[in-house]
Amino acid sequence: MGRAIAFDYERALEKATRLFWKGGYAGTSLRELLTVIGIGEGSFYNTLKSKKQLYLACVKRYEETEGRKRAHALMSAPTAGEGIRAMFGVILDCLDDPQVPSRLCMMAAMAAEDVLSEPDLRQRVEDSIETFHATVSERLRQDRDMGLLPKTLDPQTIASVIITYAQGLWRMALVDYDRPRFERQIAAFLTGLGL
Amino acid sequence: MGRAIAFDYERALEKATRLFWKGGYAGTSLRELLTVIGIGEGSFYNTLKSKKQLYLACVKRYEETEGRKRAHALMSAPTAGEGIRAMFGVILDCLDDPQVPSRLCMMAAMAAEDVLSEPDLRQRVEDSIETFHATVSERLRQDRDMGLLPKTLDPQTIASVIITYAQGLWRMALVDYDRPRFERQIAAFLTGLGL
DNA sequence: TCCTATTTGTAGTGAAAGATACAAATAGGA
DNA sequence: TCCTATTTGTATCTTTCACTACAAATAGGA
Repeated sequence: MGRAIAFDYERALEKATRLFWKGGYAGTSLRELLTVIGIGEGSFYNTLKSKKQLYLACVKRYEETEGRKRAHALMSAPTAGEGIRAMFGVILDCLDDPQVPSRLCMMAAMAAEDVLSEPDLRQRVEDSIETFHATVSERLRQDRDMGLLPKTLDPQTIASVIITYAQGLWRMALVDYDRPRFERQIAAFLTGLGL
Repeated sequence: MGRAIAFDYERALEKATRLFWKGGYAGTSLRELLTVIGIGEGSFYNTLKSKKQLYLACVKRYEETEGRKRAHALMSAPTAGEGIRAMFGVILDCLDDPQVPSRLCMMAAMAAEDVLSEPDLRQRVEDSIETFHATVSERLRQDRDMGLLPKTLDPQTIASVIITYAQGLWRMALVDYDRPRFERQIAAFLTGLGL
């Protein structure tokens, strides 16, 4: 009963995600969202609830697609070292892809003042970072326990170093990106960590 | 001849810097600036020219004070390794300082969409990053040429790794800061690089 | 003292932000 | 077919944004 929805919810989420990915949270206006999705304020607030709710839904969607790619590259390789190398490979491929809307993954874009100043959005950022950290940490622990990495290695700490460096990479790419130079510094970084 | 300026320009710059440092460029409104500085629109546009011009002046001021601190820590230590450790020490002290307005240095805050989308501001960011990179790189080269670091070490690449990691550190601190944990990961990072 | 250059305070500009009010349109169930 | 629930489009709201217009105030120079 009641009138049927006239637009594709999933497609709307997809288009909104690209917009947020490109311009950030505060940097994307409701007008832009409405125009790109192709709906009016009525439909927007009726179905998508609010800008904040939509952003949250987009982040969820993003992590279930892009995030899973990186997690897969990390976990499916034979060793942690190769997994982490593969993960950075996925990041570089993403930076090179002209289809990708920004040289900043959404997780990195979320670590910004405008997002962190809204309590419920901040919680989402903290959760995302925690999940990322846990994934990398677990992969390192597996290899260490199998004797592929030194017993003294602290998975938690090394995982922190890796995700911190990844955060920095995205930011630096935003300012000035050059693939060969990035490949060189990633190689130097991972070699240093003994991976 | 003409009426004299009634407010302290340097103090205004200082207060504005703290505001921009805390809230970012787009995140700081003209109203906030006026209130904190304690002047009206008339004085603002007459002396400080515009929000953009003021931001540029604040960045310059910031680099001449905060930036120099880090550069000094880096250059005055006996070795590059100790210098870089000292530099990260300065960063952590800054993160701990309750007086400091944000857990993000202004250089890191500048690497954001809202700043980079304005061509003249973007240029400033690129210049700042370049200067930082050149400083670290030069310090590494000195030590390598003196035989304190392996001949095979590429100062440019290692400097890139270091400033990228520093960028990431600021971002991570913005989300969740804990000094002991940060000290541990910085130690692991630098040990890995052989510094 | 008068003139002129400059600063200062007040008021107001137009644009854009996110969100809302509400009637018209449209679906299924009785 | 009528009723009711839901969506949709339009118009509008309030707030805030960076910025400007302009007259009143205030300094030094003649």
